Amino acid sequence: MTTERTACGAVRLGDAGGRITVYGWVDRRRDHGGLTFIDLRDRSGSLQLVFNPATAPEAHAAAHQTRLEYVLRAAGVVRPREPENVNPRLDTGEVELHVDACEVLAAARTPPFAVNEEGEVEERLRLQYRYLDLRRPRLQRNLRRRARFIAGLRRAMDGMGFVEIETPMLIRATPEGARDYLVPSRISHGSFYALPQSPQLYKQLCMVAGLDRYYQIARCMRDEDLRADRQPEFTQLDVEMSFVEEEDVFAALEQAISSAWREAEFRSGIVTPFPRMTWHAAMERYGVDKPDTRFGLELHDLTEAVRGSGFGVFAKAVQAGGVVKGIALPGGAEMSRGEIEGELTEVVRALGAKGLAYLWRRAEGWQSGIAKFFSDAELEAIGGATGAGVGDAVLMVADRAAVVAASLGALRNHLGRKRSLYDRERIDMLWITDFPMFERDQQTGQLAPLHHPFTMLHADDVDLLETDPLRVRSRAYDIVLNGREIGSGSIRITRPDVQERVFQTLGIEREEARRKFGFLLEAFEYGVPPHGGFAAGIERLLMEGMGEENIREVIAFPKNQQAQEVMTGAPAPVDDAQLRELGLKLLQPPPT
RNA sequence: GGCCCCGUGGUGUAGCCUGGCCUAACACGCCACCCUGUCAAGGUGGAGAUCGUCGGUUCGAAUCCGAUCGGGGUCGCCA
Repeated sequence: MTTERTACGAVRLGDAGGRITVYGWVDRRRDHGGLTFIDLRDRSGSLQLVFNPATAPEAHAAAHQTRLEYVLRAAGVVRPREPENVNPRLDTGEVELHVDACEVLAAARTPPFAVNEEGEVEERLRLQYRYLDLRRPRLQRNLRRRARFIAGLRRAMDGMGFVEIETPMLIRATPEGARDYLVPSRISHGSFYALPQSPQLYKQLCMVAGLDRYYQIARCMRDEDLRADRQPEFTQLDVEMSFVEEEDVFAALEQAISSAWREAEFRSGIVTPFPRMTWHAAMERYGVDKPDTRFGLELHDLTEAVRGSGFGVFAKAVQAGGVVKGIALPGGAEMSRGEIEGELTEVVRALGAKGLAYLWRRAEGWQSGIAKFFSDAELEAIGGATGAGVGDAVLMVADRAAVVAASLGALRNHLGRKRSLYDRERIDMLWITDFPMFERDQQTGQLAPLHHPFTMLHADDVDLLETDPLRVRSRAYDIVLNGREIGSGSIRITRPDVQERVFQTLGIEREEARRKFGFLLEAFEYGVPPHGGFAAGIERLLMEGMGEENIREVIAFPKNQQAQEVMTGAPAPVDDAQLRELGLKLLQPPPT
């Protein structure tokens, strides 16, 4: 039966006179009592069907019974439309199908929201009836482009000689990193598998195995709270390469992403190579390690300019070893006091700043409640450092360096978005390099790896390991796209002595390291090639490529903010019998 | 766990700040009838919401207050 099927959206003037059969859903219906029109929709588009009671009474009667979203089979002859009836907005607008045989293959209840329109619908409803939401044009388009993008990635990786390898989904729990999703073992009661947060260890073992160039379109699971760009399960382009340095990894990723980007016909062009920026420069200039470089509004250091100022808040912060930074907001002199002290101050407070200081630079001079605390020379220095001109405002935060960076960085992003300071179509990819190897954990005060403990150190910094570990730079790198972290990678440690010293710096005992990562360390004793790699979050690339602001728009069956899949109702309680078989007992009965 | 926003027929919104004219409005959808060139078809008529839930204030609550539930965003978290 389907051998004679013609795609609705593919019918053209050249098909006129021919007899075809189409299958699809009723997208719209225009019933004139006599003559009836149905726009029939399938994956390829839609086609106008004409039902004439005079020439095909049976088909017309069937059409009269149909409602939106009914599934039909319709056969008839393609006719050109009269010139005055051509619909230029439709790909198939020059033709129509005069139906003489029509069969209703499935009736449909009135859908809970309009399938044939793009309008906003409450998120919960969309997820509950995801199969209907997926029928709508936006997600149809997004999922097809997702498939093309991933196909493009595979084509590119294959073309560069990478081997696609599937790594296990049931793996050993890893002590560090994100919270694991656990799977109880039926055969070994009391033991658990974890679902992979990433195939990290396996891909490094693939390098030991001599596979040389590994990649995978890898599913990853992390049991952490959700965000607009974060789902508990997501997909990565996971890559690992032997005998390489940073530039080799960069080139491979640039090639894969840019060619897939073109194949999927994502917005704007991507320029390769992607620009590079050190972590230090990103923090200094933008306050964040994932700068949105589509607009200026950079942070400027004012610590020296205000060191001796009469403004107590600044002076005290500097005395305590803190810093003062500011951004010049073009046109900011027009902003009201309420706007700055309300909305903008909220933004910096949320990131830990105690307040937001500001100065308007107007034709009459520097103004605001705090202007009187600064000398003319100091005001001049502030203007010089920030580049603020007449009509601008300078927005400043004084605090510990980390708080200043985070709060002004957030303020910068807020202003960029709110005041539309950038071209929405623009695509800014960049590499962030030279990350610090370690950071101080805020809660425990312990040193922790910023990337992971197998990240190679910068050769120049090895000797700082024991003396000043926080200054040690690693050979880790990120890709940032329009202010969003797309993925990260590193050149790995393959020398046992260096790995040993990193573990020691982290306070991981030899015995503990053996227990946690023994298989990897042992593998490295059998001839490990120097290697490095990368993992790129595919959904985040898709979001930017399609101009979507939420990750759910590029995933077929996403979860809500409570990590529930509301259509099927996962997660859900299980039978006692199922628990018993796994050797499990709940501390509390599940809520009913 | 903290903070912010949202919740009104099937869908999307208005009304809420400033309580009473709300017997809750509009568009789409739905149902019936009319209609042979529409394509967001048109016309006529109709059904459908006690305003998320509970409690309070008040003569009177969609509207004010409190609690709670649900959804979204965000900070923490995400090696």
